[in-house]
Amino acid sequence: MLEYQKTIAARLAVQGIDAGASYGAQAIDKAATLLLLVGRAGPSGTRLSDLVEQCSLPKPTVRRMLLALLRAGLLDQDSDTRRYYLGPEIHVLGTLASARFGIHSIALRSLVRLSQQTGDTAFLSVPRDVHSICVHREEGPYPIRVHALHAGDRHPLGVGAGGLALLAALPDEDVEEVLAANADILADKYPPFSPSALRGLVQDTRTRGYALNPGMLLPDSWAIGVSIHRSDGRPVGALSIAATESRLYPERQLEIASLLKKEASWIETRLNETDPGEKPARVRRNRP
Amino acid sequence: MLEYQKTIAARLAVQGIDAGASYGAQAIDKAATLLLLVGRAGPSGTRLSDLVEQCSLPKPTVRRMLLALLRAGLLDQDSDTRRYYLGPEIHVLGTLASARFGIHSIALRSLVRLSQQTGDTAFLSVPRDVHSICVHREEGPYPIRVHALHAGDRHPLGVGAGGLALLAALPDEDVEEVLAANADILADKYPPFSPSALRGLVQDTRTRGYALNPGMLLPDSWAIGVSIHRSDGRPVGALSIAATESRLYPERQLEIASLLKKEASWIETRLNETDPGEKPARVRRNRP
DNA sequence: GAATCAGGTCCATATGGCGGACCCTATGTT
DNA sequence: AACATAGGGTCCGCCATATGGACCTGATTC
Repeated sequence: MLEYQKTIAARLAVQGIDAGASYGAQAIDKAATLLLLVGRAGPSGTRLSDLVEQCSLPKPTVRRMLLALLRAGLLDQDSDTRRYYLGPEIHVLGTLASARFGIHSIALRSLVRLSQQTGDTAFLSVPRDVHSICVHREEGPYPIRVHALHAGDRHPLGVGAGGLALLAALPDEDVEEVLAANADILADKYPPFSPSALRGLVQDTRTRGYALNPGMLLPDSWAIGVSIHRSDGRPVGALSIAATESRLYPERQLEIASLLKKEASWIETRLNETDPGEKPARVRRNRP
Repeated sequence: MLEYQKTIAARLAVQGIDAGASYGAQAIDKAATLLLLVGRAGPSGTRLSDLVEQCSLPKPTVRRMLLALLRAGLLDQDSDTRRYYLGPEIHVLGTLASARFGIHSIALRSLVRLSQQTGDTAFLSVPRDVHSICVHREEGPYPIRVHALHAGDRHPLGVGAGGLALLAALPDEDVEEVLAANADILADKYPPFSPSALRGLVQDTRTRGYALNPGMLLPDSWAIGVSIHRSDGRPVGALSIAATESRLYPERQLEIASLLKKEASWIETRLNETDPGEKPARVRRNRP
C-alpha cells in the first residue's frame, strides 16, 4: 500500500469515514470517498482545494475524478463559484434506492409532527456500518436552536442521542464489535466516549427506555432519541429531538420520549406494510 | 476508442442511456453506467450476467466494478440469490442531494392525494439531460391498473404524458436540441415519435394546457401530464395520471388536468419557499 | 506590482486494470 | 450416473491508463 493511501485511510478514519481495504477498481474507492465528502459538505458545496485536503490525494487526481463524476451527473459544479455539489443523478438513484431503504419518505411526516409539537428540532439518523448518519433535520418553531448536528454528519454509533439509541438497540455482541471497530476514532476524536463509558450509556438507555445525550458533545446541547425497528427486530433508524438543558428537564423528557416512541411505532407499521419482502424465489447456498 | 467502448455507447444509447465521451478516470464512467443499470432494474435487483449483457463489458471487469461498488456501500448484494441492488450509501447520498433537488419529498404528498382522488395511478417524472425519468409511482385504489411505466424507467423527453409535458415546457430552441440529440433513439426504438410528430404533440400540449398520451406506447394505456416549474421558469418535474381509454373521456380529462395543475402549483409554492437560493457569495468569471 | 492563493492542465513514467481462459456448483437431460 | 448447460466467480501476464510533480493563469491582498 502506498503512503498516500495510508494517509487517506487514516484521515477518513479520523473523520468517521472508513475507506476500507481496496483490491481492484481503486478509482471507485476514491470516487466514493469524494462523493461522501461532497455529500457531507451539505447544500453549500465544497471547493476543490477542500476536497484535496480532506482526502489527501494529489490535486490532478481529485480533479480527474471530479470531472468523471460531473460527466456522469453524480456531481454538479456551479460555473460561477466553481463549487461542487451532489448531482441530479445521485438524487434519482437515491430516490430509486428508497424503494429498499424507504424509511426517509415515511419518517418525514413524523419529523414534521415532532418538531411542531415540541417546538424543538427533530432528527432522523440511520445506521451505516459502525456509524450513524443524520439524514434529515426538521427545525421547530422555538427560537433558540441547537445546531450541533447537520444533515450528512457522521458519528460513531453511540455518540449523540440518535446514535446511542441505535447502538443500544443492538445485541451485546454487536455492540462490542462496534466499539472495537470505532476504538481508535473514539479515543482520538471523542474523548468522553470511552468504550466503558459507552457500555454504561447503553445500559442506561435500555433501562430508561430512551437515549439521553446531556450535552456530551457540545455543552448545553442536549437530546433525546429512540430507535426504529424493522419487523425482524433490526434497528433501521432513530428519531431524536435536540434542545437546551433548560428545555429538557425530567418531566419534559418523559413527555418527549413518549412522543418519539409513538412516532417510531407509527413509522414501524408503515414500514412493514410497504415492505412486502419482495425477493426473487431462487435460493443458493454455496458460499466459499 | 476501443471497440467494446463503442459498443457500450451504442447499446446504452439504444436504451436511452448515453455514456458520454470519456477522457480520464474511465472506471467511473463504467461504474456510473452500472449504477444506472442496477437502479433501472428496480427493487427486484439484477444478476451479474444481465449487467454483463446490458453494458457489453467483459465479465471480470463488471465483477471488479461491482465489488468496488459493494465495498463503497453504493450497491448491495443478496448473499442467497447473488442479485445486486442499490445500496444504503446511495440512499443516504440521495437523501442529502434532495436538499438541492428536493422535488420528490414534497411531491410525494401530491401523488398520494392525486391517486386517492382519481383512483388511478399517479407518477412523478423528472428531466435529466434529454430524457425523462420516472422517479415515483403511486398506485390508486381502482382495480384496473396500467403498468406501462415503472419507477426508474427512462424515455426520451416527449415520450409519454410526463415526458411530453416536460418537453412542451421548454423553449423552442431547446425542444429542437432535444429532438436532435434523441433522433437516433427515437427512430430506432420509438417509431411513432418522429421529430415532426413530436413537434405536433408539443404544439397540441401547449394549446390544450396539458399533455395527453392516447396509448401511443401501449394500446389503451392513456395518460395525462402537467409540468412543474421552478421560480425561474425551468421545468423540474412532471405529474401524470395513467388509466385506460374508457376512464379518460374528454370531460374527465379536464377534471384530472385541473387536479394535476392544482397539485403542480401547490408543489411550486413549496419548492420556492424551501429554496432560499443559498449560494456562496464569491463570484468568478474566468472560464476558458 | 510583488506575493499569495485557488482552479485547472501537461506529459513521461510505471502501476493497476484488462479480459481470455479457466474453475466450481446447481440444475436439467439422456 | 454420466453428460450438458448456464450462471457466478477468479487468475495472471501484458500494456493501456492513471499518476502526480511541475507548471500556467487569473484573482485578491498588501
